[in-house]
Amino acid sequence: MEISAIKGFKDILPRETALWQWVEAEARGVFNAFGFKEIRTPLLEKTELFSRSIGQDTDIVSKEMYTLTDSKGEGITLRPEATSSVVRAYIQNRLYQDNPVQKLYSIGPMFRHERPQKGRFRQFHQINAELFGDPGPASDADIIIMIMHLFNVLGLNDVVLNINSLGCPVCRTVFRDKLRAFLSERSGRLCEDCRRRAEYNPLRVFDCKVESCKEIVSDAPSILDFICDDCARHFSLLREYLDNSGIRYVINHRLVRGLDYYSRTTFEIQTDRLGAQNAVAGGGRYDGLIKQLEGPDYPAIGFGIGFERLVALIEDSIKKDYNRPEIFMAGLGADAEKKVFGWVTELRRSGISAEMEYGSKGLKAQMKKADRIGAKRALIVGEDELVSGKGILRDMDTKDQKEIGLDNLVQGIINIIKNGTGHRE
RNA sequence: GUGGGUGUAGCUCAAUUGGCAGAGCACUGGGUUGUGGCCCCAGCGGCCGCGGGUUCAAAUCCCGUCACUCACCCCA
Repeated sequence: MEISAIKGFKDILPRETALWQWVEAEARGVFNAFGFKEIRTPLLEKTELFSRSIGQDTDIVSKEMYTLTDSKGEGITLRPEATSSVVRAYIQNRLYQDNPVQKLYSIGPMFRHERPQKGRFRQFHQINAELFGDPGPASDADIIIMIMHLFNVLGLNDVVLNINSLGCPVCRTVFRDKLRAFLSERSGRLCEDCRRRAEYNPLRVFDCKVESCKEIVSDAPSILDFICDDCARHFSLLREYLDNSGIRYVINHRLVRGLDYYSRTTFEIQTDRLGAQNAVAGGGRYDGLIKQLEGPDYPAIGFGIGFERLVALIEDSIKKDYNRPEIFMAGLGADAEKKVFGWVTELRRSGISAEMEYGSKGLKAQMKKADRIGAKRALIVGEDELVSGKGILRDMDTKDQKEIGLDNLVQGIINIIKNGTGHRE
């Protein structure tokens, strides 16, 4: 039996990696402009880190983690999200001693043992950013403006930013009780799942896709009517910053995030192009988490972008040629083939992507290959050209051909490419 | 964990009532001895997911199983 990858784990193939690299480079560029530095944390952490930060009762911790026991009997877990690890690193390395305000980003794989479907995998990748140490709404705005700018740079203008406030631990509790009471009065008309949710996490009922539950929820109290004065002021200042920066958003008072540690601002970037998955990115404020993990009492806010989901949206909307070889060199006859091999090697050492045919082939076959790999130009050199000292340089897009001297050929080709005579983007 | 759909060539998919396993694309070669994309011809390529059963005969019917996929739950 042929060995295949594990369920929910995917190869990112050569035809996709150029796009991944482009997305990653754009993200790094945007983050750098906003003053964020990269941090790389381990993929494995002590299980306790996640159960204490994400929340014991969340689905992620209770049934989706890849957990194993090391030889000393300690539970270790493949990270299901990035924030916990970054917070741990912030505390452990005393990064706040330098400056409590730390702006960090990271890119890498996460692992959750869920049933795979469209836009959902067991190993998936996230682009994460965290801003530690600042409590004000300007930080919230900063991080939201940054992520929206990135989407803009990537050409994604049809996504919708949803924002909400979950309040602080104090006012959220008031609302939670209110909502629980509202739901229990109507529990007879709720679906089975929601009756359970109404007890342990009533906010989750907002996410239910059953029609009857949606109807009930549409009349439910809004958290925005219950948040305390401080939380309300924070939220309205955030909106002011966003408005002044030209950020478009919708206020979604039913937006709930799945992790326990969120407080106040939460946001999600949604799309209808990902099947049942509507979020391509999500984040929010988690002011209590650093202290909860025995660090200093500093606030924080961050987000995660689903890399696969992001790439899927881009693949859908723009087509772009990546990695076209600058030149294909066709040699005819043993002498020319040897020459071509040398030139190709020299060009590659100069950083120019050059290709050739390895076996002896006719010119037609070589031209066909040049076309198939998308070479921008082709050089043709046979016996006649070796004698005359002039090769034929063909532009594969325009079919223009001209002679090019074989003495100092490599420098000549480099000059042509650098001068933009060829077709560059 | 639960439900639906699909498993046939590298890819996308056909195969009538159970009767020789096919097409398009891709790949290789040729038509054109030195010029790519279009056209024509030929070639290469199959455990019909796997195991069992029914039958003279199974890709096709039955049972089981596995995989993929979409959806639920939940999330990026």
